[in-house]
Amino acid sequence: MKLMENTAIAKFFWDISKLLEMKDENRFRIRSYQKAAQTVESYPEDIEDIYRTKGIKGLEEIPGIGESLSRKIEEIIKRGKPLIMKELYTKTPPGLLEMTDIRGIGPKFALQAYKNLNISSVDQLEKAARSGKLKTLEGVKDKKIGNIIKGIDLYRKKSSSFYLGKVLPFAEAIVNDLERSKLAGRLLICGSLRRMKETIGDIDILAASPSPKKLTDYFVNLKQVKDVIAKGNTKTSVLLKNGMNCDLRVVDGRSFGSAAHYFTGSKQHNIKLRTIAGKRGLKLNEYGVFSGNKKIAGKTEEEVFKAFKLPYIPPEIREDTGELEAAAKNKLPDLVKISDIRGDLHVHSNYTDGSTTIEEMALSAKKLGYEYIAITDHSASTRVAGGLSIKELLNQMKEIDKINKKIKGIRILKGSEVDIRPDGSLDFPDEILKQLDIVIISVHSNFNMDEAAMTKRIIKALENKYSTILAHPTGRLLSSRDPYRVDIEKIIKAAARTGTALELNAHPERLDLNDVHCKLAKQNGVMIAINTDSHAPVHLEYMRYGIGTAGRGWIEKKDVLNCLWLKMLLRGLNGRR
DNA sequence: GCCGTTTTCGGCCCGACTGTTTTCAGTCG
Repeated sequence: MKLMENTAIAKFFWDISKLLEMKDENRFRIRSYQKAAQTVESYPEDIEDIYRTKGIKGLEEIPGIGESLSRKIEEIIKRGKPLIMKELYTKTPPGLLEMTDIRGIGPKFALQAYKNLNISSVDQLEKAARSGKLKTLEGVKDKKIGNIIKGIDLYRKKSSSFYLGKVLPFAEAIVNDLERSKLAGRLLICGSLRRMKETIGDIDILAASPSPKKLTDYFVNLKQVKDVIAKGNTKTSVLLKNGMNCDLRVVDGRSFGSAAHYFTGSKQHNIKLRTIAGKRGLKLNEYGVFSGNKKIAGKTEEEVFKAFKLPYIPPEIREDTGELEAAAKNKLPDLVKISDIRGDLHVHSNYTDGSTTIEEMALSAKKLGYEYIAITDHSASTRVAGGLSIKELLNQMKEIDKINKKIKGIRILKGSEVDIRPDGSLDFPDEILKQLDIVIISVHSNFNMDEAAMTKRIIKALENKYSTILAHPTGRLLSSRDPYRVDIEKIIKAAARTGTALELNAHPERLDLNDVHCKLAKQNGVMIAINTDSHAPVHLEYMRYGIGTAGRGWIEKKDVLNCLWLKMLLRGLNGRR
């Protein structure tokens, strides 16, 4: 039974870093905690597992985690929290940490408000701001108070449902609007969006423009903009009507590459590369790579990497999780591209809960250049989706034969999304399953089983020799449902052992497997199927979110089931049975 | 607090913007 998730351990480190900042501690000690928090948060393996199997020594192998932080992780796992927290909280109540979640308020201000006015919660802060009491603090005047009130407003409304699939189209619309102004030579979405992270904090847009002032004026007057937070010569920050922040950075075209690199991040990646720069007597910033006062690179990102004798590193993997080391050894993965995808293996029709006919879905897939598509409607037990009976499934198979004869240029594979029953058996008997090309297995009921039971249930289903792909392996929905409790490492190992593929469901609400699990699956030699789970033709375009997530998981073309040509795919599927 | 092609001490990425100041600390990314 898992007690402490990586994110929970990371939260302690974030909190400690803020509390140390209030104490005016050595800023490098503070940064150590921040770095550790970031590392732990995105670490591909379970930190608690590492501790349980390899102990303190195992923890110390994690970059940025030394002896002291390893001990603290041990305390967190053993006692629920690190001892240092107790000591830190004697001087600063927990409410101060919450206050620092408000934009523009950091540890220093929170502490000042607490020491002078005994403010230790967001509510008290708001009262003091509105009553004018805050003005008695040194260095606080009307403007600052206005900003604090705005920040609290935003904090209260803060929606956490900013997901890649929602934000990317929205950001692209802003870029289109900026393009129409004809004031920018080049425009590029950067930040976590460009790195295709599943959740997005804010939108970062980079522009090259000969008239920065005109462009920023145009930007702050866009219809999507609600409020201007900061507006300078090169950097403008606004609050959008949807509650997100959007930053526009304008540079000279000659610095576009280095600015794109800087603005894309991740922060940890940038820090690492800048450290490497320092060691080589170079300096890297958003304006270029400099040797003394001489600029030696900056026009393109390729040029920037080349200045460090490195190949181009794709944005998706710029997370300081080994990409710079891999690049130095010329061992970067050749990430899967959308043009590598030969077909979509998880598609619904109006036989169950899809919106349209098999033929229409197939023709839409053909337009995308696919060679095949698998129709995988639900099985009988998934009643909410109008699951098919055996008889209905057999009828559907006959219709697919007919359509395959009728339309050319795309092959429709016969499939089913077969429910995994609570006992791990499948919803259709083997003599039916063996007539299908693709058997997708998935959990749609009894989400609340304990971890051991759920893991056993899924592994049993993986062991059925007709199972092709385990769909959305953790069942999470980004805006509404946590993953069910399952030991994903055991699932991955079982998939490797049985030769079953795991799905990376590209639906924007799912992205399941996630990036970290993809990387783990690859390390275990498991094939990934990147599918859209389309219920309408337009959903087929969700593929790009799956490709982005796969890229973050270092997935290559050779790791992806539906990058295989039809002939090879069918040969592989039959080989398993 | 971490780390080592500067290796057990002495470094630790770099810059923009704000609000308040007259030179800068705090915050952010």
